[in-house]
Amino acid sequence: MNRQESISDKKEHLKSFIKTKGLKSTRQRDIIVTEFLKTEGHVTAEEFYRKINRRHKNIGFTTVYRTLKLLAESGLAAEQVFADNLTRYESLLGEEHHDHLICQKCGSITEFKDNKLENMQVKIADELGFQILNHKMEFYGYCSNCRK
Amino acid sequence: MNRQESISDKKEHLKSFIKTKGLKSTRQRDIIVTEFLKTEGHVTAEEFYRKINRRHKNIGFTTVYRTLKLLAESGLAAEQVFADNLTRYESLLGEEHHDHLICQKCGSITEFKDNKLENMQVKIADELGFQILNHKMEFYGYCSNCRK
DNA sequence: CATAATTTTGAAAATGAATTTCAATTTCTT
DNA sequence: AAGAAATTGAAATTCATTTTCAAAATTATG
Ligand SMILES: [Zn+2]
Ligand SMILES: [Zn+2]
Ligand SMILES: [Zn+2]
Ligand SMILES: [Zn+2]
Repeated sequence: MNRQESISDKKEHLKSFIKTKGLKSTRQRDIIVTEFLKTEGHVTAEEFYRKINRRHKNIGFTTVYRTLKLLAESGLAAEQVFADNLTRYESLLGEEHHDHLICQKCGSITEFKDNKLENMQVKIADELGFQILNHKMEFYGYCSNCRK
Repeated sequence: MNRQESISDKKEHLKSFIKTKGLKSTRQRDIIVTEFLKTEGHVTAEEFYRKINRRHKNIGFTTVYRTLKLLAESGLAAEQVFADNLTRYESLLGEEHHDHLICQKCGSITEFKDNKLENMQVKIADELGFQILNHKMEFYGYCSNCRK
C-alpha cells in the first residue's frame, strides 16, 4: 500500500461519508481535501487557508474552515488544541494515534508513541473505574535543538 | 500542619509575591484570595466570580479575573484548559502535581497521580532529547458512575 | 435537457471568552 | 496630609471561531 493509494482510499472514505450524510461533493471540497491529505504537520484553519489561497484565490476561508471540520467529523483529520489555544488539524493519513512534544522556544511540534505508556494509561484508568474514550498527552519544554 | 495554617502560609506566600512585584494589597484581593484558597475543584473565572458576587456585590468580574491570574503567576493556582476550551483555576493549596480524568457525561473532573507514569514520561522525553518543563495529561471518557 | 429541490459557498456579521482601557478610587510612602 | 503609584470595574476591544443569508452550484426528478 503506497502513499498514492492511501490518499485515494481516504478520498473514497470521505466520499462515502459525504453521501451517507446527504452532502454534496464540490470542486472546492475536492481541492481542499486533496491539499489537506498531502499536508504534513499540524495546521490552523487560518494557516491552511493561506496555503490554499495561494493557488485558489476563489476559495474562501469559511469553506476551508468547514471542510476541515468535515474531515475531522469523518475521521480523516484530528482536531487538536495545544497551549496556545489555537485549533489545529492534522491529517490522519497513514498516521496512528500519537502524542506530542511542543517546543516552547521554536514552536515545533513533534510526535511520539510509546506502547508501554499507552498500556499504563489504560491500566491506571481501569483501576480508577474510568473508561477512557480518548486521551491527551503533551509535553512542553525544549526540543533537542533549542535546549542547547 | 493543619489546613488553617496552610491557608495562612499561602497568604504569606502571596503577600511576599505582591511585595516583590511592587503590587499593593487591597480589600478585594484579600477577599478573593481567601475565598479561592478555600475553593475545591476547578473553576472558571466566571463561575468563581458568581460565587464571590453572592456575598460581595461590589467586587467586579475584572478584579476576580485579574486576581486569579495573579494567583497563577505567583504559583498558588494552576491555570488549566480542558476540552471545552474554558480556562479553569485550581487552588494548589496542599496539592501537588496531578493529572485529570474528565467525564464526558457528567463533566466531573477527578484527579490522579501515578509516579511510575511520571517517571516514564521523563524517560521517554529524555530518549528523544526533549527537556520537559511541564506536561499535560488528560483522560476523557466515562467516570465510574456514568459508565453504568 | 429542464426544472425543482437541496446543499454549498463566501462575505459579512455574530459570538463569546479573554484581555485591555481609562477615569475614578484606593493604597502606600514620605 | 500630600504626592506617587497601583487598583478597580464598567465598558470597550480583541481575536479565533462560528453562524447567517443571499447567490451559486449540485443533485434528483420528470
Ligand atoms: Zn525548539
Ligand atoms: Zn500529531
Ligand atoms: Zn461522569
Ligand atoms: Zn486538578
